[in-house]
Amino acid sequence: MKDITPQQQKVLDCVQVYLNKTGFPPTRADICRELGFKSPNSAETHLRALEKKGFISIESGTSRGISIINPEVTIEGDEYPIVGLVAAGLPTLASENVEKVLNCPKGFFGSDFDYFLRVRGLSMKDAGIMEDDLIAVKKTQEIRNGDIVIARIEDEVTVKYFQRSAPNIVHLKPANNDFNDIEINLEETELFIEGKSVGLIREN
Amino acid sequence: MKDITPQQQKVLDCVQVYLNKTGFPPTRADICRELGFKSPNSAETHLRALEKKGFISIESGTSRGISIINPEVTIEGDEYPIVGLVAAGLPTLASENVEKVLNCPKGFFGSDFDYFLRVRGLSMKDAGIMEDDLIAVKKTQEIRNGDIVIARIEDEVTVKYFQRSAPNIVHLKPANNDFNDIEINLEETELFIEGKSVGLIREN
DNA sequence: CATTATACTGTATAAATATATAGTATAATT
DNA sequence: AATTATACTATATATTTATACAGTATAATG
Repeated sequence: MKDITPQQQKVLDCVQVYLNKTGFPPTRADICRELGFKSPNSAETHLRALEKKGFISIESGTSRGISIINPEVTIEGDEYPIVGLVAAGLPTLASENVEKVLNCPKGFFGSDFDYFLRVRGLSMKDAGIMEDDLIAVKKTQEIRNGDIVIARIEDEVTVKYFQRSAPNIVHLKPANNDFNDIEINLEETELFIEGKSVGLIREN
Repeated sequence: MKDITPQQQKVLDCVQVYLNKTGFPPTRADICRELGFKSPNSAETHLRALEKKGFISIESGTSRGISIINPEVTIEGDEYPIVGLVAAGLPTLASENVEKVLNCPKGFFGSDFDYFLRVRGLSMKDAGIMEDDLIAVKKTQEIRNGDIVIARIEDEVTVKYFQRSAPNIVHLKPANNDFNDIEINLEETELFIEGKSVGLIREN
């Protein structure tokens, strides 16, 4: 998948939002109205660029014939996607990463959550998180010391305990003596927090 | 919501299928093609009937402006009681032992189950079963070696790995080095197997 | 320095589409 | 017996819509 430009991202988001709002895709004119363009060709060229880059497909000669290739799975009611923990890159809700969806009542874990993450490895085994367990992930930046976070350090994604030791020192601690603490100096290394675990499911 | 006729159901299904397949709703002509109608007005009148009955909404003057109105998301789940693991006596479904009920879809753990058991103690911590976790218990006597069982030995109830070592010797093994194996000679000691764990839930 | 991608406005038009109108026919309801 | 809902065909048309063509401008790329 090639790089998307900021404007193209805006158009893609616009299509997604319009779809969520109305149930059908927008016309070129609709996109212009939403984004303030004055010529339908503005929407057209952006759509063609998005098509060329593989983000959408456009059915030729078909009104509103836009479909998003990897739509963000709209979390309607009780269906939650299960995504695999991929070695590099954040878990995304793009369909290629969605194993399946799990029907689960809202508020099952007390707080809301966004998706399930399938755990790889045993770095958190002393916290009772085993291989193949499903962690209920809430996308949030509100993290407290001791929370179990889904974090990306440069290109690696892990599940660990979060502990801020100093204003710009963060420790990511495994719950397994075979693994070492990760100390991160935020001035040197980029740390992105995807969210935190609010619950766990194990299917025997 | 008024009654839907078989033909209207067909049209409604057609819209849903078309949406799933293409990502956008069908035109009147598309519906005719799918269902074999020869006049666009056939689709039109069915759509208007569906709109009048509240199954869909139609945006006037808008191509493919059909959206299916989400009927109440029927919570397919069932209510399962959460029972506390009491020191003496089997967990019973008597109301005094039921902490609360949890709405959980049927077949959530692949197999059926009967109730949730709240875990006390850390005797199974190396199996990823922590204090306060909820074990989904299936009442059954069909136990295999390696299953996690809910067992009563005389008056004490525990959760342990099950292993039959000889025709009348059963070992109940904790998953924690701080605890010892329990060896039971079935000729001397009564062992009652309540059921086995088929899944686990942790509410953070 | 030419080329390509991005990012627009403005206009035009063939094709796609919703939708009205005119019928026919059957079954259910009042 | 009259009305209403269902279930269609057939034709027509105003409107919607995709999409091509003609420009302008800037930034990046080889």
